[in-house]
Amino acid sequence: MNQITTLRQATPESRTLADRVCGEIVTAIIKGDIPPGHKISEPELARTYGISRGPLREAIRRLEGLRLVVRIPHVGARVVELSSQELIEIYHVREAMEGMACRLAAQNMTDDEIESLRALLDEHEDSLEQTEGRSYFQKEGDLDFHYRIVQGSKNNKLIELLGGELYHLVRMYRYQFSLSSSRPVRALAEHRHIVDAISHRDGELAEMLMRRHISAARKNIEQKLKTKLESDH
Amino acid sequence: MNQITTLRQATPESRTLADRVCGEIVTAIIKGDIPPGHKISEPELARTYGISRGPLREAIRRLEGLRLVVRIPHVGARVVELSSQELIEIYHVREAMEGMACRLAAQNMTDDEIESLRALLDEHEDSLEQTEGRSYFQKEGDLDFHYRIVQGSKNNKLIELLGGELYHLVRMYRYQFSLSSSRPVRALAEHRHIVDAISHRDGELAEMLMRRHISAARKNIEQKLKTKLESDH
DNA sequence: TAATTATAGATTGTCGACAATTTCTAAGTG
DNA sequence: CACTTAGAAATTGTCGACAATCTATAATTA
Repeated sequence: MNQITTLRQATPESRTLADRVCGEIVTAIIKGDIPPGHKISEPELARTYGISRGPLREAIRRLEGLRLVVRIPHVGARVVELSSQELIEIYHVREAMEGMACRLAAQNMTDDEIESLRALLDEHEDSLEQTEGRSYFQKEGDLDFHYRIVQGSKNNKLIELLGGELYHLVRMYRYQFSLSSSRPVRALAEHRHIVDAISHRDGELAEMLMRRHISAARKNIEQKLKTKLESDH
Repeated sequence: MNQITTLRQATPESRTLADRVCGEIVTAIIKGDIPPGHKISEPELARTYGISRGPLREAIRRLEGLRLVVRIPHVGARVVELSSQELIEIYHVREAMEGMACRLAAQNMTDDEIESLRALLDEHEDSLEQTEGRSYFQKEGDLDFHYRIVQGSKNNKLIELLGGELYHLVRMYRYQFSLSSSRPVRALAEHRHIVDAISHRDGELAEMLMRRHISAARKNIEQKLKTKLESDH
């Protein structure tokens, strides 16, 4: 009775149409194939994905929960608009939550997990040297690091909240604003210090370093936005 | 064209069946009318609320997003199980997020809002004296205070995350574990210190006080759970 | 001409029926 | 007697059609 269940859960394509299509739409939105502010037409999307409107509407309800679309009754759903304002807000939330995740990770990560985290940073360093900054590290690798720490907190609520909806939005901003970390060398050094604190089981320091790390990234973006604003007029 | 729209949005009952029923089920789950772990039967609920399964399924998808039910494809949805473990996890998340909310509130709340917050605490003090602790304050009033600070942060992401799904769970635990704050006098004093820090626009102190406040509540619960565990065997 | 109202078209919301999958029950087999 | 297997019942997943609502266009009026 168990082999079958386990096997089927392992299959890549989700078990229901609604879930599968939901995933596809998430990717489409994050990558910008369905641009921000675009109207979600149920008949159109249903045709596109070859399903009926029933499951599609369930998928849209889920996208609403992920904050990727905004829905107005009897009017329809639209892809969320990105604003620099909201991006700053997200960084404040990340500073708080990932700071706490880091404190808990210092308590709860196993030695093996910490070792593996160091190995990840070594990979990042390699790819950084080889490509002089313009690497995978800037796109998704940075998020990999943060994701592992969140996992390491062993706090399911943190994992759900950050993994579930905040990271989708972060990825969306990265893709569409071309916001790669833009300070990759310094960021890598900060990552190393954070891992050091974790391996010393110093939760307080680990939290502080993570908060500074994210806070610095936020200020970097704020600076960029300001100069961009000045050059625009 | 506008009067009608505005008027209709103001009507209490939501515009669609799915939204209305979703709200009703949320309340039923939080108050325990549908107990934790209970199977969500689509045909049964559809009959109960007098709607068809289509809108009901959309409502369930939304409940899933609020983390009030867990759904397994082709098997069904169940009301989440409450565990003391998860309750502790939620308090860690609250400590981080409401700490940040408090820091931002010290920056962004208007003087009027701060004044109104003081008035709320006066009300709490009155109701505390009159009922010697066993008051509304313990149930929902405390959450009112926290909610206002979160609003005061003016950070929409924080407001969404805390108001959207964490507070539902917090209320659920309070109702079903009869977890009223159990240290109401001290809590009120702490609330006052927090407001003082906010009114002095001292974000750093405000954050620290809020974190201690929530951390103390968490430790209080951990203590209770421990003694309860000992007395149980 | 500008504003307003009617009307037509399109979209969203809701429903009932059918198909696919799981779960329960009971018979069969070692 | 435990275990497997086969079938029946119930539940979830999906679809197409109809109703309610909104939006855009055109006609009407001031």
